[in-house]
Amino acid sequence: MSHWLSIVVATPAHSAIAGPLTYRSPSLVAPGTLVRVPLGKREVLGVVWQALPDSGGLTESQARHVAGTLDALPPLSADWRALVGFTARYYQRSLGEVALAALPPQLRELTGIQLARRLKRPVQDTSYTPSAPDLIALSPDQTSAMAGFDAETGPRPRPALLFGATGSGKTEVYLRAAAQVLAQDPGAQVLVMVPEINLTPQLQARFEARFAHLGKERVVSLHSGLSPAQRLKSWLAAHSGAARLILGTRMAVLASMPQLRLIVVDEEHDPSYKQQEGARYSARDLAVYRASIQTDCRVLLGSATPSLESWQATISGKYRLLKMNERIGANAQAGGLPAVKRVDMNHQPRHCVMAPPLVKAIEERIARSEQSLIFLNRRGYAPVLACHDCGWKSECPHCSAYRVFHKIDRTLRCHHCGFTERVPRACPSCGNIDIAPMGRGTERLEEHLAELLAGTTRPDGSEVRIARIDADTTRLKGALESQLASVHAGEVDVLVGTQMVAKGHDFRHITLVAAINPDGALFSSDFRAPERLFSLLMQAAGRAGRDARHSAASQMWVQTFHPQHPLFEALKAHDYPGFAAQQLEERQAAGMSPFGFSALVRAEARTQEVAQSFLNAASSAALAAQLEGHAQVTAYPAVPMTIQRVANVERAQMLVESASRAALQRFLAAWQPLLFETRKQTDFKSLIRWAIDVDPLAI
DNA sequence: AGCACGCCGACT
DNA sequence: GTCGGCGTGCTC
Repeated sequence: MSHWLSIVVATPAHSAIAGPLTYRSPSLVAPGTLVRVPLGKREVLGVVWQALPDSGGLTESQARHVAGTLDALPPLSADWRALVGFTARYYQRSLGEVALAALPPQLRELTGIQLARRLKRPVQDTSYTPSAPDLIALSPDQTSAMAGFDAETGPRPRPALLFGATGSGKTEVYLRAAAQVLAQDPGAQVLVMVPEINLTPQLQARFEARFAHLGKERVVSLHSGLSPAQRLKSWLAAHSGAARLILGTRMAVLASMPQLRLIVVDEEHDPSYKQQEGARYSARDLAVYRASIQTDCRVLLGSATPSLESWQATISGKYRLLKMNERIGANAQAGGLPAVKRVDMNHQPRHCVMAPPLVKAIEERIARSEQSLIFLNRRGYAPVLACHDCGWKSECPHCSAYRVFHKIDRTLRCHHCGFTERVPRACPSCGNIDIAPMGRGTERLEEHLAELLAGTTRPDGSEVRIARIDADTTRLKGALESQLASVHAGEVDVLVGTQMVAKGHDFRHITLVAAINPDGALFSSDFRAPERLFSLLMQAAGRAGRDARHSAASQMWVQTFHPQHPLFEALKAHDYPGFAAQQLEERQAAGMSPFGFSALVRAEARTQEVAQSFLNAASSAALAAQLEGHAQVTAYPAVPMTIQRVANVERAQMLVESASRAALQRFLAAWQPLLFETRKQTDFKSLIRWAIDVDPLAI
């Protein structure tokens, strides 16, 4: 007599075996148990989803036997399975794909015995004793935020959004909230999520120090930068409950944390919370969902510039708003935020990169031994190299994009496919020697600044020191840390960088931040571009004058051809609520998120024609089939993606919209099998792949 | 997704 | 004569 089990394995959503598979087992195995099962010629890791009453139509010979059970590991909880189930359903992926992606990769290679050996670790005392940092007085803002966070009790606490400027001390509120939860319940676990870029060893050290009293190895981190062994170790600690505080990036939201009582999502607006491949989930949204299904679990989102989705939720009452107004230790004016100065580029010398008044302001800082940060969101020397004679431009032969000129090694590099070549001596098309860079990136800006400031000296008479930080200068491991350290040590007067430096780094001696060319985002076709720009500029401004001694004199400069633009008006007033109100009004009028819901279906093929016609055919099929929810759903014709071709693959996408999230969900679920069927038609044999992106960040 | 099987070009 | 290219098909 054998038992029938429904088991999920890592099969993609668009395969014939997307659903759970049926296996036989001599004994009954609890749902959530990890097992090894034969699949074709190999043996793979699977998760028991449920026990089945019968074979479900499969004959004895069709269903194979479970090969082994990893029973040294406690089964994954029903809550975890519910979370995985929701994620798979909502983001239109297979259960197995989501479930297996949420497990540490090394688990797939371990046998039951190896695992059992690893799990033989002594469990330490978890009793809690408050440590010194908890006794430090909070600011009035922090106190009221904490009180607000505690105010909501009851079985279904709403998510809270902690809204406070850079430097207002949000992190201390997270720490207190975490400490409180951990103190109340000796088994409780807390998940603190940060954007990719913010998860630094320093941050981890800060959390470890604060929670050192919990005992060693009670604070673990979970992110893609860990070695496979470290990741397994952290995951096992979270799963067993030994880890009390889990600090991680978006992947951590799907980790097994049976005693999870609080999830903190720092910088909740950050785009890196949206996974950009595989199951394209939003870790922030899943955090909110997870807390809603997990017993007695709360969520604390935090940001200086919340996502419009979260902000709208505080207006509708779905989330609670906790406000922090002042920067700690700041001067009274403008809450200690730097003064925003807009430079009208219409009134500056033509084609100038840096307005003379800005250069003058930088020189003044140098004279006072203060630092300046110049921010340009484009790396490389020049975005394009062009021939003035024949009009040749440095296009990538494999992508529909220009290759960027990197002067340092005299290369043309495609930022999409990585294709790199040495810069030709003459125009490859007409032989003209006179090929020139067009536009500018950080590399050229650094060079330009060196020329502009050539005559300027520091108070001690030495030369001005200019440094650049971007993806190119920080490629090597540890390079970012050492470059930041040199800025902190005051070895740099002017720092040039991309958004990399605008985020998360605390520069005490910077009193001037300048955005050189932010106008692009004002008129972008991407409806989220203004939101991102505002957030980025606010964050960049937050870099300036965090040191109370300087904050009165700190300035944020914005060079623009549209100084009257409402976005800059709001920035000048440090008025996020005003900016949000204006954006939300536009979004509402256009039926866009958070007032409408969307999904993208992307297709890749050798030719644009195949990619598009596949999507259009699938859309026609959906219309013909009168799919569930279709009456409330609009599917637009397929269009080429913004960057149409990457690495010789043509890409197209189709936008699907609805005012109802539920209708969109029903439609997508019903559409998935049709897309799969359409794919089988002979016309679309050459299609490389297709995928659905629910709640896409960019359209 | 893996991993087979399967049928056509440059090599020991 | 084989090694290996990746096209097509299957996996409870």
